[in-house]
Amino acid sequence: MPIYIAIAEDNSFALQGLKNRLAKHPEIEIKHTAKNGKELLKNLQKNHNIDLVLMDLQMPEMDGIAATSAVKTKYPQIKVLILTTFDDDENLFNAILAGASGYLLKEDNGTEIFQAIMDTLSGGAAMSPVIALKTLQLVRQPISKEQKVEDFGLTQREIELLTQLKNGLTNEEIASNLHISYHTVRKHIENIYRKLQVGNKLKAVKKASDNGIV
Amino acid sequence: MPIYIAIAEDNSFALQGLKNRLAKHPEIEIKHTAKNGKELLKNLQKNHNIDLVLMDLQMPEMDGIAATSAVKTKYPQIKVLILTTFDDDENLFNAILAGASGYLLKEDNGTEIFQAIMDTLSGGAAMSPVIALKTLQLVRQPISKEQKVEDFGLTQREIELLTQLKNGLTNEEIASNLHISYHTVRKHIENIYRKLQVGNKLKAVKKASDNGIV
DNA sequence: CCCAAAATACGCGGAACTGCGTATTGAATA
DNA sequence: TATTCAATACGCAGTTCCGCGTATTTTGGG
Repeated sequence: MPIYIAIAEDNSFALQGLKNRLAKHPEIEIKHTAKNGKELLKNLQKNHNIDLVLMDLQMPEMDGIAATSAVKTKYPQIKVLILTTFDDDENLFNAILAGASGYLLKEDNGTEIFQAIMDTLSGGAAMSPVIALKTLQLVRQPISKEQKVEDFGLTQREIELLTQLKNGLTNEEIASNLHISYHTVRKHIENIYRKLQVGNKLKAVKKASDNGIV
Repeated sequence: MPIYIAIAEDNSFALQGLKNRLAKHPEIEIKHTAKNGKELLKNLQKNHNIDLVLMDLQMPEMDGIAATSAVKTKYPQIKVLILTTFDDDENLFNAILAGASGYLLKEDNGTEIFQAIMDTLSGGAAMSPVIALKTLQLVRQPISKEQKVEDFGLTQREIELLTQLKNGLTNEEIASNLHISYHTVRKHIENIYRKLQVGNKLKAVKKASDNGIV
């Protein structure tokens, strides 16, 4: 069975080098490439029958961290391998939080990259030894990350509603809990959806949770 | 230049297997072996001209965690590679804190173990893909004590479904992502509901989340 | 090789949710 | 005072979800 991958890399020279190294492994099939995160997402919209994305970190328009977040949210089954020259702690930490399954150095050779792809698709994670060491250090001394990125203009009542949603209560149950009508619950939820730019309860809870609101 | 290593492993069968696998690499020289942490420390007292220790976790008298701490305290220059079997999140975390430089699965072959030793001595860290994944999870969710209370007998596929659910994807979207029919998605979700004793997506995600499953 | 479990697939009827209107009341505030 | 906004309330049409059957194929152990 072929392995379908996508690549996001703004440097055409690096992209070509990557393609060349992967060319030795015929089971790898590059379905599409993109010059930035936005383009990658557009490509995935057309074809998300992709096993794994090789992702550069430094890209214009939308960088690798943001793109990784977006991919893992929309297509959680797709694995993301970060591929970068820089191995600074900040990026590493953010990439891990964004949901990357591995973190490779661009200097790694074709065999190592191929092995990393296989390891990742077998349900593991892959990282270059240098990265692995930094990851261990992260576990030993975690970077404390301040949150509350945005509150989306939610009111106290709406946050209260979100809290109820989080626990999986139905609209009926929430109405009963808060002593308001089913219709009012509905309206609150509509307002929440509009403010959070989502369209169902799961997405609302996830977004609120990601932003430290509930 | 030969590489001097020591081994701590209580199971003589596993120890012999390890020796056999390393025999293919003549630059590796096993200076001494021990059946537990105490014995290892005694050996090191006699001869600590050792580059690296291969350390089992489960040992009588003094286990691998305690031994790792002791070694790193007394001989900080000596690298420690943990040899672990499989499902052992608690120990993994403690071993990292104790100062281990890498984590291998006992089932890894000689080449992988040799590569791990070389990577470690080159100033990096080494870990099997399965371990790397668990380490990433540790970074994402540091030190949650009451983790994995119960797994409810969920299958890997069902956990994958839960991951998709968590992000608020509709059944239709999930079907598309996983390349299965809408009906199959429904059936998986029914099975998840039964196992988790819930009746809607939010409750399922919450329960799974509370139990460290997703 | 056989069995049990897991993964896959389909349909029906009813329940719950969602989008889009409309509307009233009270509190804050410009 | 006029206006804005939050909170409350209602209905309809359409979508999605849920519970309950049934059934076939694949897979992992014994």
